[in-house]
Amino acid sequence: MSYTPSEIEAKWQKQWEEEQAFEPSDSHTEPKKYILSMFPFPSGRLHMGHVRNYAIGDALARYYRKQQFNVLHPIGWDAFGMPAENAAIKHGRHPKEWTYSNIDYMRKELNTLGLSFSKTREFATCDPLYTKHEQKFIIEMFEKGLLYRESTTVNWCESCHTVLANEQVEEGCCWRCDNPVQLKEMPGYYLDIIRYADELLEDLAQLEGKWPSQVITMQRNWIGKSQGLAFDFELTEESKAKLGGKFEGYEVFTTRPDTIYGVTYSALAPEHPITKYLVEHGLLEAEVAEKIKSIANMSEVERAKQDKEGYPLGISVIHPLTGEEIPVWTANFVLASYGGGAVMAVPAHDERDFEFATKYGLPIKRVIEGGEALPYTGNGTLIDSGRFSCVGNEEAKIAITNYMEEEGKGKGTTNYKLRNWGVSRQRYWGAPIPFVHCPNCGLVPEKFENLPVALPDDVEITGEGNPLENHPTWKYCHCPKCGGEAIRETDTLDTFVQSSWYQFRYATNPKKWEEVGIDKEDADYWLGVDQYIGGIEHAILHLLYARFFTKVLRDLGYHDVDEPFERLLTQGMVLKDGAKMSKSKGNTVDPDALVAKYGADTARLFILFAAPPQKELEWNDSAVDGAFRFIKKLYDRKSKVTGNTFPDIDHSALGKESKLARVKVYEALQKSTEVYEKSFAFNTLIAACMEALNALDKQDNADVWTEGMYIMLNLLEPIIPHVATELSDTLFARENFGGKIEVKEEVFVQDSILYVVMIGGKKRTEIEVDPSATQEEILALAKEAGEKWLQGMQIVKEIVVPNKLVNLAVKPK
RNA sequence: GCGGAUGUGGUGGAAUUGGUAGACACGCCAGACUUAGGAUCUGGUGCCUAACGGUGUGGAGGUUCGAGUCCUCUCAUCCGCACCA
Repeated sequence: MSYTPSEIEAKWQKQWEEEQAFEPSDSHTEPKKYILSMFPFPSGRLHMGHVRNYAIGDALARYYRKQQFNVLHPIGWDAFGMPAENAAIKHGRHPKEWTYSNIDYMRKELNTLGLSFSKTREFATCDPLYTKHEQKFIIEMFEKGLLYRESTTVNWCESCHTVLANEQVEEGCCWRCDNPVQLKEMPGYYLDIIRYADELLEDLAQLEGKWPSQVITMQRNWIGKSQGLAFDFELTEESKAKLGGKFEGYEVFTTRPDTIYGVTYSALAPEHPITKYLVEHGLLEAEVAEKIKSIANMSEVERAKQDKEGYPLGISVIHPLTGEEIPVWTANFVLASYGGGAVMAVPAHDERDFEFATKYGLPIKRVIEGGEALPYTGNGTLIDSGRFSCVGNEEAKIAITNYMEEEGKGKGTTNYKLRNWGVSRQRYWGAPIPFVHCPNCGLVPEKFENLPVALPDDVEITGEGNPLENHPTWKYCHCPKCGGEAIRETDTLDTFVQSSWYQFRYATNPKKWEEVGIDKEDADYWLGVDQYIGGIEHAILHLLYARFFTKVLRDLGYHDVDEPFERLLTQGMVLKDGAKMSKSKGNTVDPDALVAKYGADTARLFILFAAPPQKELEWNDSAVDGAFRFIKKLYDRKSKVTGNTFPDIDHSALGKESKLARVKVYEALQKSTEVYEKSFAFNTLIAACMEALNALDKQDNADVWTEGMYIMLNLLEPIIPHVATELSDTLFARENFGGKIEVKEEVFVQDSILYVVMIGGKKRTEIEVDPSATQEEILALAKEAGEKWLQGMQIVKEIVVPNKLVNLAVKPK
């Protein structure tokens, strides 16, 4: 009977469903593996990137299940977000209906791939039950001061009508729709991720070697820790008077306290309160005030593209060490969001300060020796730096910081590039932020017993404004504290909040889902995730947020886990014609069509064979044919199997070809452990199985065939589960799936060993040597075989690499 | 500019970690069978050469008996961050 994937796959998928074959055990005593592929957004259809992601995860889950581990391999839906609202705007479908019907469709698609997911732990993040617990966490974070509301300058995407977190701005544009982001002053909710910055940074060390170094580096840079000195510049009396006595001075931050004697001016961001005061009170020339306003309206990205630009503010500060008067400017390169929006400028030793000083003719004072030209940013000895002259600058950094601290003039400070996470979104399809604005009590969290604060179903989504804000009744409520009339918060949570704790939700036994968000005992047993698999695009966003949430929830007492994802594999993209598959480019391959034509096993085999998982995968239709051919061949060879169990073979009695076939089979077996547990180079394991099958084909010993198939089906089951299970079931009643198969070392013992003979570093010939031959005997054979190349030569060195080669180093006589 | 990677046949990719470069697969070439097919099977296939042989892992050096692998320099491509004081 020929290979018919549709029948075989339907049969086993049905059986797995009936047997509930992939549910983890509730027992917490067995060794466990938690294998997690990033959950999908229910966009409507599966794409090849999904297939790759889940094929990798499923292979690992099935492998460990076969090794008798208690395996958690769950799936769910990252279900809130803009696309659902866009569907509502475009096609008039309700986001909820759109989302859940997409989930139904995609679940079927996943089923046809034969993925071994737990069915009982599936959920969508838009399920009210999930929202309920998430809102509780949010309130607890508020109570700990980790969540706060503040009005500040935010990134605003006009096309999505919502605020974006810093991490969601890519090159000044919205991560989702790619429209330029504007700056806007508005209130929002923030999570104090900076409080965890140090731990997030330090714990990256634990992930070294287990996460791709690239991701670790990206996170490190994103957190951007730097140490330096913060000190106050005091305004001159005259300047204080000019500012109406509202300001005494301002704080600046520097990582180069060693250059403090080189300060020749100071610069403020256009948004700095002092700059603002001067502009608003007409203390600057009208023209200058206009220029400053126009800079303030530009995004950081726009500003970065401009030339350095600035204006003197007509005020001065006093140098804390020299007492000199320092002029104060405003400049477009000073960022409001970092270091307080004010800097000391040392043009001699900072490129930006130098460029600015040169443009505006400001003085430049060298205080560090070294280099010929200015600016000089390297190390050297201090000069013209008062009592610190003649000190090396690294030493001076510490000395000056200490001195400033002793004098009460400043303090050593740590700064981060990381900004607090803005989590409020002015959209409908998200988890409502569970707070109430009460005219008497202020911002009040909803009572736990009233959670979830659910979304209203009757909503009009037009794309204009915030649908919850515009809803006729939903926001009117009573204050949970005083009972008076109040207004419900209409912002919803960033969808990244949901994906920050879903790994704990899966781990929690579904029987407890109503009652608790995370069960501590379950969480501590299952987490961290032993292997997490997903795209590199989440290197910062999701992976940083999830790490942060893990630490916060730990500190709220929900579990004892420090890091959510023990090991991370970032899969490469699936390309066609050298470009990422996308509808707009018209270069997509539809997984459904692929499965319909070849079956799921072929799809999975090809995708794991075509490239190592970390690399980009170039789609190739005819290579898919090749994968299909291999499965057909494997299926066809079931007729070669005569026994129904692991055979006993007398290796020495076998012919040469049969011996070689066994070597190939056992090499594949050896390789499998390393591949499944360490390297994930499935392509090499599949190649080894192909070699083994080719070698088996060259011989005809029925026992060797039986043994070969017994082992190969075991190795391939995680990759091509349907056909492997079908064959294993028919041939061996699935006995060969029972556990690890032992490697028989005797197979690798050879009758004779092939040595390569190299002369002068070049391969010249080969010799067959008896395994018991001594080094002298091997050398003698090699010299005899290589005689032709040794003529007129003198051997200067003889090297024998056991079981491999002989190298005779020569020189002319 | 800073940081991280990657460079191997016509293509995707191997190489037990310093030991026969190109496994496996795709493609291509030749042949077999034939119910003529986008099926199956057999053989070949890095490059130069009629052959002997030479040469070959982006490039140039170096270490070594031996280098795709280690060291130095260099080029190219991709990705991330980007005025962070």
